[in-house]
Amino acid sequence: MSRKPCCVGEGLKKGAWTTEEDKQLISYIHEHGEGGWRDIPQKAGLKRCGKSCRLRWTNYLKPDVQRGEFSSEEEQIIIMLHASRGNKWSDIARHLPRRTDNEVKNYWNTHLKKRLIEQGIDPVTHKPVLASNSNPTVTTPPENLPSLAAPSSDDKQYSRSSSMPSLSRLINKDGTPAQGGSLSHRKRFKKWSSTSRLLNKVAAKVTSVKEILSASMEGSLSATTLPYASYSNVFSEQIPNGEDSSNAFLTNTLAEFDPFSQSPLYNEHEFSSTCDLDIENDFSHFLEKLGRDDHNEENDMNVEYGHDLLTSDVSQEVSSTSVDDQDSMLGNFEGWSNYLIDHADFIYDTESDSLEKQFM
DNA sequence: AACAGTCTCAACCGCCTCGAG
DNA sequence: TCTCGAGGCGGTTGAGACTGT
Repeated sequence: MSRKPCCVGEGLKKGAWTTEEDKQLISYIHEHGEGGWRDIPQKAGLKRCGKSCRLRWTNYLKPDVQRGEFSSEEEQIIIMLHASRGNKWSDIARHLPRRTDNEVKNYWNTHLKKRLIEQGIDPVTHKPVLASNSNPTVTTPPENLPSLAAPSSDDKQYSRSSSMPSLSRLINKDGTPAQGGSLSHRKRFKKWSSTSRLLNKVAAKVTSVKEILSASMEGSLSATTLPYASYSNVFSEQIPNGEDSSNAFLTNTLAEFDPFSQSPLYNEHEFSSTCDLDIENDFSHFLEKLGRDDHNEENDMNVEYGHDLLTSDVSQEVSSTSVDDQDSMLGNFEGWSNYLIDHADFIYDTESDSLEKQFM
């Protein structure tokens, strides 16, 4: 039982790996396979610790590791999963084939986090920062602000990588837009501004339901298992005055919560009499409608992605979710907000005017 | 051209979990 | 049951690349 420590030893090299070191490591692993990292440096003739070898292999040298630009679909998955799971990078990376946790983490920190901040979204809570501010005057965008929409392909000129330009590169020191405040900037800001007001409403609804669920946690409900894709048991436990009043309460509460129930896009779908909130179907239905109403190939693809995500992974998560896990479950709703953010232009062009009227 | 400021991401650090002994 | 090391994980760092002046 006397194992020697992995990373102690004199003369161990640190820092960037050379091509020669990479070749040595690849050659050794091809011949002997992965595992036994403690002994690999010595056997492969490397002056590195085993941990460093493992990291180099798993993150960069492994044949099935995909490097380079993240697709918009990958970005959406990262944002949605981060909303529900936080900084669980390995967990998030498992949903992105060929991506490593380190790469996802770096991409979040250098690109997605900044983008959310620039769009007025708290990257920790995934809620619009403006949500608590009900003063309507703040929704009027100043003319000299830069675009807050997701970067277009033209924006790539501002960065050496594929990321969106940073705020510092978009705003001059005097506060004027570095790119000249063109009409397109103002149009894009208007799109975002409209969508952000809608998102503020969504965030407020999420907060409301969170408070209700928190209240339901008190007492005997804490051990209750939440039935698959339905909140009805949680709420009905709180309502002792018979089924009718319970249903009325649920109807009012969930209709108040559900941000899409009154949308024109939503009218084909109705809640059941027990007012189940079907996490799997309600939002995916919404996405399907969006996709159907727009023939843009990219949007169709994105909608399909969102649908897959919700119908597979999230539904499994919900089906095994207890009331104690309400936070992670509600994170999925917050993820919906982020999905809307990523489709700000699209949603504005199709339905946000009518949606906005429903909530303002 | 030179310098300073900013950004990116590969790599490291330290803690945690799990399983073998 | 306890100890210890391997591997996993998330946070942080710093060298190099890039941009602005």
